[in-house]
Amino acid sequence: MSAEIKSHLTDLLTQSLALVAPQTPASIIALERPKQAAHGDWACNVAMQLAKQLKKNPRELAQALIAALPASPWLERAELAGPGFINLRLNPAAKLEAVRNVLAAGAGYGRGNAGKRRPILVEFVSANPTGPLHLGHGRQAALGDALCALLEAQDWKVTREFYYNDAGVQIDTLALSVQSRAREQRGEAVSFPETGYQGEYIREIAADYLAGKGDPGDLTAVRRFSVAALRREQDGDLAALGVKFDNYYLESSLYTDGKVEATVGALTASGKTYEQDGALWLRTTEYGDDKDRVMKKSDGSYTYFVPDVAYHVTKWQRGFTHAVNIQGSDHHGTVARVRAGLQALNTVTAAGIPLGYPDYVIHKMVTVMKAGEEVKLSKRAGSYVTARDLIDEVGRDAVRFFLVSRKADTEFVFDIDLAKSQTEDNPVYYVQYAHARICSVLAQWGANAQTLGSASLAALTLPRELALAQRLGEFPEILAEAALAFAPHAVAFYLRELAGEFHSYYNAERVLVADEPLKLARLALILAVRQVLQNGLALLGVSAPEKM
RNA sequence: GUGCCCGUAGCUCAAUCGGAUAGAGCACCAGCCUUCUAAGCUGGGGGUUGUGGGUUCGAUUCCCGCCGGGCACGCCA
Repeated sequence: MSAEIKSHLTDLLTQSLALVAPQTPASIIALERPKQAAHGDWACNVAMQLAKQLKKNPRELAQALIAALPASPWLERAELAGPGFINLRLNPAAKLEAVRNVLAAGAGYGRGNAGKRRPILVEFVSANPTGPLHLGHGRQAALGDALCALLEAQDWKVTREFYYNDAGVQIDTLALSVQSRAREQRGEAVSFPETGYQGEYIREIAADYLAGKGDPGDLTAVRRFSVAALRREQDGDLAALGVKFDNYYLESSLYTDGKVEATVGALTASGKTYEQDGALWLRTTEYGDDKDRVMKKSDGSYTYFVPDVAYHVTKWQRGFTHAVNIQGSDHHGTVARVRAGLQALNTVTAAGIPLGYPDYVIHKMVTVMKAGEEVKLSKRAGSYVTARDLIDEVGRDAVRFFLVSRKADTEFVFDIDLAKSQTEDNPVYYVQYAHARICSVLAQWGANAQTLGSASLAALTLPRELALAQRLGEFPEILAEAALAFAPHAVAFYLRELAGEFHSYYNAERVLVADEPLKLARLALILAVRQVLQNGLALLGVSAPEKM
């Protein structure tokens, strides 16, 4: 495995360092993949790192380290370069190791064990049940689900959770909006609530309610019906995206279970609260927030902040010593508050919740462009691009791949016209096409692909073949780093590159050649490429079609 | 005004805990299908990484100032 080769090279350098500079800890040795092929397969900058403290010339130091390197079956040569880099070049056998490993591990290739079977809770989407999911939610769903898959591949025990805000004022607004539309449809003269939701879907819910012989005067019934309808709607949106949650946590349950009361009690006992203007405040500024927060309003009700803290306490109490929240940047203000609330609780409950708990992935908004103009995502105004609309237009694979292929903290411009009119230019097809091409070649060969696992790879000598093999070897590192950084976009970029190298190879060389050993070796290589494409696409929730 | 985030090719975006000559795609230009899928390939032009300093062998990356954009600054969620 590539990881084995990397640790092997590290080991060689460690031995060399022990001879050249015995006092130096080996932990300083770091290997990286150079951007340029001319700089070898791996590069080490240890000589430059040590030059100052050893008071030696970095190039001389590097030369000494190279001279002291033990012999190795994988290493072709080591050379001094630039200001003091040690560039390591692998022999073909070392590069082809990856192909063997991919075929041996199959769908499990790329997995790591950083999670060590520990539980982690990932909360995402958590949309209010007051409308269908829009593209911002779509981005969060694609991001969150891919992140969960990545964490699972690193051996974390992942729970996907959706926090359901079913207890707030927005639900009242929803009920009043639907009630008003229902009365309107009955021919009554009513004034629509000023802050009500304007969307067409409100009218539809009202019509459905009336069709079911519902009484517009019964606000409780209207509310129950509306929430249920929108929950079904959101479930449908998520299903269309292919995202499934393990658990829905209801905000209302925090009240009925007494957890909100308990949290307020504990926070009061912590001595971090005070009363002012008839309200109860928490000194969140003691924990890095920029102003203190009201917990209990002067009318006796709680602010949303309290159930939010209570909810996160349950995460910890449920055994999730690791938790990640995926949120839009419009809610980034809650980060300091929630963490502050948890830290204040620590002082009385001795729960020992760590300072940075929970982790956050903050993503920026999705700007939607249509006909060269920005479409505002406003529920109230009613102009509304839903996740479902987009899936219907460009397909689930494209939507998911596209939404996950950018860093979370960059703003996302989704041009609907571009996505509609130029679906062929979407990168997802490029990657899927590589997969389909490989399937086609294997089908024409016709024999059992299982046998390729033991094929000799010695015939693979072209630079393109070795580069492709080496690219396969990077996959486990890409996944490990992407999981660690909560950055699924790295997987999308990797797949784009792998597919690109495959397409070039496919165009330049023929796989089904007369030379039998060469044919089998090339088949083994492309079979391994197909496996990695499959594994990568699966992580992103994108299909790997056999035909296109 | 204060806090957080972002600023990289015409456009959309990358850049491995500070690494070597900052990379892809789209668009544009010129080529490649009697041969395994042309949703593909090959080649080309495109940059003072917003800006000014600092840190050091070395900065897109770290620190400070400024400019521009987004978001948040409720006893709303």
